[in-house]
Parts: sequence; C-alpha cells; structure tokens
Amino acid sequence: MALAPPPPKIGPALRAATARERIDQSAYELFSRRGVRGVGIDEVIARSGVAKMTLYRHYPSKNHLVLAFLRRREELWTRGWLQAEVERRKGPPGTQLLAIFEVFDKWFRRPDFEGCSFINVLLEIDDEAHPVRIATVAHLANIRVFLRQLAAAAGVADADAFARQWHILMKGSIVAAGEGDIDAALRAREIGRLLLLHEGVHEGLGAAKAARPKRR
Amino acid sequence: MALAPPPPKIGPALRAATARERIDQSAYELFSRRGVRGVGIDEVIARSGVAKMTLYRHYPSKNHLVLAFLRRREELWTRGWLQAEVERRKGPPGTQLLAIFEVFDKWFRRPDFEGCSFINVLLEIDDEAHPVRIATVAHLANIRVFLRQLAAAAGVADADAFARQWHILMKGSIVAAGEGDIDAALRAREIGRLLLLHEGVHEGLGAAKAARPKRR
DNA sequence: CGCTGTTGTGAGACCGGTCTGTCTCTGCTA
DNA sequence: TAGCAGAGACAGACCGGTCTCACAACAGCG
Repeated sequence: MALAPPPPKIGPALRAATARERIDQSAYELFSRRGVRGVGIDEVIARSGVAKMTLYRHYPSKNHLVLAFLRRREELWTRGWLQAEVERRKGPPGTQLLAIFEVFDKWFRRPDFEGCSFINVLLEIDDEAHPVRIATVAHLANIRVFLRQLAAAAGVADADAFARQWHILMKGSIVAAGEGDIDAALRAREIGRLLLLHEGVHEGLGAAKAARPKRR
Repeated sequence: MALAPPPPKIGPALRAATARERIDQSAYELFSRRGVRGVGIDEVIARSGVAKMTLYRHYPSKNHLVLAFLRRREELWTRGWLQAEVERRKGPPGTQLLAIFEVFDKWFRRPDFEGCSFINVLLEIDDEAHPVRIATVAHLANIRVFLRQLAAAAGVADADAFARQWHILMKGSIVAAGEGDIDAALRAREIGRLLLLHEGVHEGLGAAKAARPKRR
C-alpha cells in the first residue's frame, strides 16, 4: 500500500512561528487602521485565531505587541513601501524627493487610506515618557534619516534642516488627507518644488527640464 | 436697622450657569491636554466639583460634552487666540500670514504645549461618520476660512488652494512640534516665505525679515 | 415672622459593558 | 505519554450612564 501523502508536517517550532506570524499580521491590520487604543487584545486574538495565552506567551503585554507593530510598520511601510517605491523611480535626488509625494498621491487616493501610524499613535498617547510614544518619535526620526540622505545627495547645504522641512510637508499632507483633502499630496509636491528650487536643486524638475538650455 | 449685606444671592438659574461654566472649563482643560478618549466623565466632574447628574442634565452624553468642547476650542483657540494675535500684528496680509508662524513659535515653546485639539481628536476617532470626527473636520475647515481671507487680501490668485497649502504647513509644523522639534514654526515660516514669493506677494516680507533678529 | 413644599445640587452607589491580563480545561499531535 | 495550542471562564479595573438620598436655598402662605 502506498505511503500517505505527507501532511502539513509542521513541527512545534514552525507552528509556533506561524502562530506568531498570524498575531503580528492581525495586529498590523487592526492597529494600522484603527489605532492602538481602539483595538483590544480580544479582537487581535479573534482575528488571528489564536488563544489568549499564546499571544501573551509571545508578548508579555499589549505594550510589547504595540512596539512590535511599530517595528513591523517601519519594516513594511517606511522601508518596504515608501523607500522602495521612491528608490524604484530612478532619477536625480531632487526627482526622488518629489517622488515621495507622487507615491503619497496614490496612497491618499486609496479607499482604505489609513494614515501614518506613527503620527496616529504619537497623538493617541499623552504621556511623554510612555515607551510607545518614544518609539513613535524614533520611527519618525528614522524617516528623516532617509530624507537626509536624499537631501545630501541632492547637494543641499543643511541636509538636516531640509529633511525636517520636507517632513513637515509630508506630515501636513497626511493630516490633510485624513481630513478628506484627496489632493493634499499634489499641494505638498508643489511646495516641495519651491523648496528644491530655493536650495538650488534644479535637476530633474519639470520646470528645469522645460528650461533646459539648448545644446549647441 | 441696616439691611443684611447681600449674601451670594445666586438664584437657581445663575447657580446653574456657574455649574455649567465649571464643567465647560474643566472639560476644556482636560480634553485639550489629554484628548477625549483619555479623559473620563468621572475626572471631569471631579475637577469641576459637580455632581454627575448635574453634568448629564446639561449634556445628555459625553459626545455632546465633547462637541461643546470643540466649539469652545474654536472660540478660545482659533478665534480668541490665533486670529486675535495675528490681527493684532497690523501689517500687510503677507506679513499677517507669516505672523501665524511667529505666534506658533511662541506656542511651541510653551512647556505646556498641547497641540491642536482638532487634529488630535480627528486622529483619535477612526469612524468617519462619527459626529465628533465630522465636527473636527468642520472646525479645521473654519481655520481655512481665515486663511482664505488673508490670501485673498494678499492678492493670491487661487485663495482656496493657497489656504490649503498654508494649512498643510501649519498642521505639519504642529505635528513636528508634538514630536519635539521646538523650531518647527521657524522651519514652516521659511517655507511660507517661499510660497508667498512664488505667489507674487512681496509686501511686508522685508520688514518681517528686519524684525526677525530678536535673539533669545 | 415662621413654617413648609419645591427645586436643584453634591455625593456616591449602582449597572452593564469593555479592557488587560491570568488561569483552567480539553483536545490534538509528536 | 508529554507538551503545546485553542477555547473560554475569571479577576480586577475602568468606562459611560442611571438612580437614590441628603441638604441648601427659595417661594408661598398663615
């Protein structure tokens, strides 16, 4: 008689890994769309199909789960989406900086636009010393690291100040989109273009392209 | 015989008014600094020294109290502070627009900086149809009415689009200040100057620059 | 002037629901 | 058989909202 086809063959370690992955994914979907205070542990375990004790074995408290969510958000959103999309658009640094708002434009137009989790959680927590709040500040600062690199590559004099200004445009447009302004990214992009011109970054800009000196 | 000196002489109607005023003031102090979800009814009545039933006679639910808080916030913050401070600085419209960020600069440097309650409450509530969320969107739009007036007075072509861009700068700087960037208003002001120059508004910019060195 | 009924208030018990976090029981699988 | 995971009861705290009770101020009336 023939051997039975191999069953799923998940050992305890692997099964535990998938349980944790289900927890992480469910927490990500819930926390990113509804905030961390608006989602309870019970809902996370219901969506992930996991026992409460299983969750608390992986994360000793909800705060730890939230911190893991913020790390995953940076992994998936900041690096895996925003930075990846921007870097996929090959071009001079000025163009890449502006590409942020083109990526934002598509994002804002998604019907399930969820906003920036770092900003949302930051404003959800009033205690300045709360570790979750501190984590959001750190993750937002990590976004500025990326902006500083682009600014430095574009030849901006004070890359840190420029990154902070660019970040103000990004955060302002995200809040405006949360208000309902579907064109917020285009508005911010227009301001960003002025900022780049003021910094002497002309390469790759539409206006500069049109005014490109004729080769002779 | 001399008449007895008039005792407090508070009729029931007047006494009710002061009770309501105590409720409103306590709710304002608590909600503006800690958000609406982070403050319970019990804390409001404890600070205002009022009975629970007294509060519920004036406001049939917490939502109604929150809506009243948002109205009061617009009265005290938007109109009584921001607009009043800006209009107090007499000058051409371009200067007044920039004055917003000078007022913000003092605000951000206050140790008890509490952020924009409209943004905070907006991001606290995920349900798009929630009346409180809708109210925050309306109050934010009212701020843009003021911006549109200044933009139109400055001769900006598309005052609405300009107001939305200016508002992006304002909201972005407020979030940045909440993150801890104490100089966010100065950064936004610099961007605002570029925006004004691009719109052809030159008046008052030089004067503002001359009045700037105010070192602290 | 003095008594009494009415009204509105402060204080707080109480109710049902939800939250985080702990614990027990049961069943599946190696 | 041993161990882990799912299901869910449970504890303790907190929430919004309702209800009772005692007290103080006032109006009407003898």
